[in-house]
Amino acid sequence: MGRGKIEIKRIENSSNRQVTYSKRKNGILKKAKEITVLCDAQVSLIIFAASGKMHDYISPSTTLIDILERYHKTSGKRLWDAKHENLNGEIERLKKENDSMQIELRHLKGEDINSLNYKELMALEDALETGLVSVREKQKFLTKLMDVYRMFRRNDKILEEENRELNFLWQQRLAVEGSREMENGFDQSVRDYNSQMPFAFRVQPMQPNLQERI
Amino acid sequence: MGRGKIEIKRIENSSNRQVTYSKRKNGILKKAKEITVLCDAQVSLIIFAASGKMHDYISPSTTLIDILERYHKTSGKRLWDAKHENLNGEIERLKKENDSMQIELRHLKGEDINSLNYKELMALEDALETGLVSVREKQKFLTKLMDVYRMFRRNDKILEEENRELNFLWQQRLAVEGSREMENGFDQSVRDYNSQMPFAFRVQPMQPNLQERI
DNA sequence: ATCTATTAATAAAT
DNA sequence: TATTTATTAATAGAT
Repeated sequence: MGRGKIEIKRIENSSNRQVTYSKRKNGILKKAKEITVLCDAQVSLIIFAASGKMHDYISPSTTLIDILERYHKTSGKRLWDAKHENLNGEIERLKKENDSMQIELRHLKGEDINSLNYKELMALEDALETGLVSVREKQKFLTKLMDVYRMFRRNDKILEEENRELNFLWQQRLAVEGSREMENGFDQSVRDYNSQMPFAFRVQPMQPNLQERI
Repeated sequence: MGRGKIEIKRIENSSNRQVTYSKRKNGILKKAKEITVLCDAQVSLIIFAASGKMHDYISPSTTLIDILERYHKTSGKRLWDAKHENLNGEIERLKKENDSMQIELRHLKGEDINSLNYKELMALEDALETGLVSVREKQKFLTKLMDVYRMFRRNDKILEEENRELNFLWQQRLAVEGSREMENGFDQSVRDYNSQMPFAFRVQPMQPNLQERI
């Protein structure tokens, strides 16, 4: 139907192909609408051009979802159920994993152990003992760490006290020398002394935030 | 296109409608195939007749699922996503639950406890101790139960031994009496004796499968 | 189903 | 891309 007959095979000329696509796309959409109206049919038509452009027609008396559900029922073909089943499978797997962990946790907490036999109880005891040993070792380590921390703190306090005393003595000496030299007009030397005063008399804790990290 | 022009509106004559459906259905399927081949298009066409009969065409280079996915991406329309999202949410929830249980389990087994602070370690220790107490109590109970079981078994053996001896004595007595009465033709009374022989001389363990249940 | 007169679709040209 | 037009394809109604 056209100026010449054409074979039904891929149109090699790209622009011809595109033109034909456009015309036939309109034609098939029109046909879909017509059969819907004329014959009470329900049609779902989705067309993708090679370019990726999409066109679709769904009979107005229905929805695509409805058609797909009927398609699924009628044909028995899977469709998105495959995905669903995958997800459902994943859920089942996770639930099982959850359940067994739940049980294991309860057992480790000493709950629901009536169903266990003697051998299982022994294994459970072993596991608990192992855990307890680890935990207590860690606690010992932390206790030591805190001892070290306290030691540093104690040392800091002693140093600070010394610092205060040294500062006091220093200031005293400055005051004495200052009043003596003021009389001789040597106030410049006082400022020199001040700038030479040991800067490190104040001591900082070595690790200021150690407590928080324990 | 036909012997006369027709209006595009529902064909009232049922059999005409059905004939037209059949012809146009073939027509549109043919068009779908043609545009697929001629223009490299991908088509999904699903038609339901008013009768419920279904016909479909999916371009062979693709699948309906694929087309629906592209449809979803392109149009942004929902389709089955609501269901999907629910399932995905469920999966996320379960995974989180799994992860936290996994961590708790590892902690109870004394693994990965470096990240715990002192307070958490103390709580963990408490939990482990509680579990251990429960398990050991249960073990004590089972040990007692097994003692009781062994006691019964021992008792059974003694009773069986006695039983054997009594049987032996009984048989001896029967043999003696039998040979005496046989002379008097009283063999009938021997059978009477036999049928009166205490049936319960054999002792069954009270709970035959006790061991398996421990 | 098949036939066929007629309309509809569309290929190629513009 | 849209319109025109010659030609083929689809199909309505008949058989």
